Amino acid sequence: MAAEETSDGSPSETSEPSETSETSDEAPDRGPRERMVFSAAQLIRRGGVAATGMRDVAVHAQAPRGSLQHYFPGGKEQLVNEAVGWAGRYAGNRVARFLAALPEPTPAGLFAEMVRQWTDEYESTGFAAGCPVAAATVDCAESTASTRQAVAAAFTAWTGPVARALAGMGVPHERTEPLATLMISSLEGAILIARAEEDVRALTTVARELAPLLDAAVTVSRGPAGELPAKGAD
Amino acid sequence: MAAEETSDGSPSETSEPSETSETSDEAPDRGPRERMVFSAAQLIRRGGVAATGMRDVAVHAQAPRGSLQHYFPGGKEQLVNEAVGWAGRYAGNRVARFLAALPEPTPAGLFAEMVRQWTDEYESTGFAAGCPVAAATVDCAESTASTRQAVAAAFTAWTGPVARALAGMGVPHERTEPLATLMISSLEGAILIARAEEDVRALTTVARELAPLLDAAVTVSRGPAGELPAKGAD
DNA sequence: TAGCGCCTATGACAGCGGTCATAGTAGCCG
DNA sequence: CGGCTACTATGACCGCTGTCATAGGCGCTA
Repeated sequence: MAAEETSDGSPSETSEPSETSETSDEAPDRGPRERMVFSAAQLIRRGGVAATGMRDVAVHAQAPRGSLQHYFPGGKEQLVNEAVGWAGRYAGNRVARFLAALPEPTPAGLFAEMVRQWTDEYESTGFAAGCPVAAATVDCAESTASTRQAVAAAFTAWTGPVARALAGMGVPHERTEPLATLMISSLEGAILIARAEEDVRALTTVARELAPLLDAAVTVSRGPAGELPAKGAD
Repeated sequence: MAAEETSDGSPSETSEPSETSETSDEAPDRGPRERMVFSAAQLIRRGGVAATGMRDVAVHAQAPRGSLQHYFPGGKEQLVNEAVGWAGRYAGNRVARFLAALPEPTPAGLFAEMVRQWTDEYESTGFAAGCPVAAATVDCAESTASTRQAVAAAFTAWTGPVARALAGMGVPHERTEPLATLMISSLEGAILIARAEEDVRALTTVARELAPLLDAAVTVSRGPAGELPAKGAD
């Protein structure tokens, strides 16, 4: 359960196993190293960075404590940064899957899917966890420069796919990024409120209220198959 | 510098000095107790709850460390809860002042003012601090039930005035609360992104993108003086 | 002056958390 | 077999933090 392609265990840099855009799915137990990054993100999601101890991460990942030193010589800071990076990539990758799940891609539909991921979790497993990127921002933005940068990169890795998806739906280029920012901002804020209230009300509210604005941004009409006129082409 | 009207120093409950809706302004040095609550909020804003030590609060408030035990027998939990409560009341009270500052009250104008408070701070003093309520949510929502409730109350104390302001601008009653939630969600999320990027871009973006949707919600026309037709009256 | 509240002042303590140091195991190569 | 590398395993250290305990000052009433 922990062998074979652990060749990426170079404790040097944050060198991913080359293929970054793989199916970094729910619980990647590709090896103890990834398990620890994933566990760190999970624990940060719940109690924040400061409340997440290295020993806790090792226990949660069912990994030996000594391996933390081995795989993350940069200490907690490195581990947190990689957890944040993983979360950003994860969020970005999900966008494509959301699109695939939509019968007909619309901005409001995409946003509804993004929100639904959270309402589903909260209604099934409770309000214990939030967004790890938000947690890292709150806890480390001022104290740890490298983590602040990791968080910024995570937001970029999330906003990018959303903006490209909007472009693919016919949203004019100059509005894709602003709207993506608006979507993610609203979602993050609604997650906070939902956790505080232990109620998904805020999440469903932002999805409903933002829907018309998002769909109204589609100005380029699509063909019957959903394809867009190519840039510059007729 | 620490005498006279410290009659509110009852270390019992969270008994405010009767007049709650006073001008709880920037730095209320009404007494050492309020100073400590205010300082706690300030420090939580920066590094989160866990990174905020009791000793740090005392130093920041220029208050004796022993007073913490005296005024907050409930320990850190009580202090954090009161800081969150203060922040919620503060945010709620500012709404009225925003309205007064607007030449002609519109939903988008109110939101722009709410956002501007943050862009002003970030552009003048830097991106060191975020929202204390968000920080408390991230750090305590799962671990400390009382703080989670305090956070929920703070959001309510903030959403309420915003919703009432919207109602006063002609937004139909069934949309005031949803729109207030949307405004606060977007703002909170944009604060996170702004801190991460050390750029006010996200803040200005949500203000700009949300503006038409907010103003479009005004359905009841106002009279020339800005007054509304009374509920049920002609 | 004594007594008694409010508040202040410190020292101690117990626990925890990140990190270092050291040593042990497993597999592979020669 | 020796030696090397990758990984695991623990124990210890040091600093910090929330809290408790104890005691000191201060202002009032009697």
